[in-house]
Amino acid sequence: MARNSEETRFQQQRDRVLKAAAHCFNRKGFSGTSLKDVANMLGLTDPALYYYVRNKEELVYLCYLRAADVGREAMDRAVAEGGTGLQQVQRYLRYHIEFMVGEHGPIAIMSEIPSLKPEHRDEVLELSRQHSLNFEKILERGIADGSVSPCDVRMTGNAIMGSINWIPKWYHGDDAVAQKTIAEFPRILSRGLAATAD
Amino acid sequence: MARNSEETRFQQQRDRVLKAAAHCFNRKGFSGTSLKDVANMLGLTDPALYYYVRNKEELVYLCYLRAADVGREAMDRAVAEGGTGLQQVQRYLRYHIEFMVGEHGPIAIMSEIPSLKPEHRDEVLELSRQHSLNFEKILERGIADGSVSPCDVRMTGNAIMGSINWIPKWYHGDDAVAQKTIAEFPRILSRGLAATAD
DNA sequence: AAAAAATTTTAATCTAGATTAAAATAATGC
DNA sequence: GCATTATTTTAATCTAGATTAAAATTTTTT
Repeated sequence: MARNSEETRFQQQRDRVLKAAAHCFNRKGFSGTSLKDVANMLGLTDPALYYYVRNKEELVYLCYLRAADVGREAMDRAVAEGGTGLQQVQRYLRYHIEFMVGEHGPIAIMSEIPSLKPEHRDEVLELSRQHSLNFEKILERGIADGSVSPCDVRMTGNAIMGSINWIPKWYHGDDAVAQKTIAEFPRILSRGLAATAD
Repeated sequence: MARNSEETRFQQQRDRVLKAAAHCFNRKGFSGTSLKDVANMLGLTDPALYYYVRNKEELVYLCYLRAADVGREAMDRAVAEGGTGLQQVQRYLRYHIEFMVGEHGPIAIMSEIPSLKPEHRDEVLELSRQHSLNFEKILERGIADGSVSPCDVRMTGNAIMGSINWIPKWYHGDDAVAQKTIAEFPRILSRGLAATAD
């Protein structure tokens, strides 16, 4: 078999596993979802999952890496497109939300970081911290270029990130809600930031 | 023994148990905290907890009831004080946040509602739903009285509640952070709502 | 200070659910 | 169609942590 396509197939399957896991964790809670639940969702039996992940801890870890990736990708794209700080914030919000409720499937809410094993936990925490810092930098640029009204960027970041991170708690795959979320959320979250009325 | 003071003592102890549990859940994650962790935090041994709660499920349930209570109390108080819709929103935010980071000790983030037993789960979900609806009502009154700029109240509620609910994820008892949160958060979250610049 | 009630402990269980082992099936390359 | 590799299954384990039982201690009452 061609090594490449083989690796790809494996990774595709693994990705389906991660999405199924994220879906279960968000819906049934972490302690409420067993590996059996995740496996059954894919028409598999639990031990099959061990072909894709070393254990449950790694499954969670990979879910969280995926979540971090999605956030980073949204932010990178928004920043790459330039514009004022405020515009970058607005685009980041739109992209991140579009990813969460769309193609990139369910994103696991990061409730169980502390029970990851130390190396994984530290890595995820660091990614999360970096993401926040990068967001604060956008805000600072916005303040500098006059598009964002001066504010405490740390707390503002906490507020906005909280809103986003909480989305998986109430969004459960309803397309109509997805559309409304994409339409409304970025505006709601950025409206308070603008230096001038919008 | 006087029945009253006796009951009170028991309830006080139970309350300490609930706070200790909330603290552990928030810090170590739900799956990362055992009853032993909670008990040890109070200088007790795990089976002692069973004198106060029937089992771990009930412990979680009671933590969530407490969290719901605190939110409701903040909102009731804010509404009772009258004023414009916007003022009510601002006061609710201030009270709720003051409670969370202050006296009412750590509030458990509601991550595991789905794994409560059906009756408990439904009750907590209903309280949570009511709280959101009540918040939306305040927004509607604000829109009606002209203090709040027209918006999708459902999504606006989702956004603001998300921010609040996420607080326990990053707030861990640092007094300086508590003061800053109380000072900044209500302003940040309500700034985008005002019909006129503030 | 004895009796009763309240609180906590030590010492066993008990169990769901994660994990492992070995075998079976399916897919792929030649 | 045979050999090899990939994927999944069935059938056992294994274990942390929840739960229970019974006894010990502490507190309260009278």
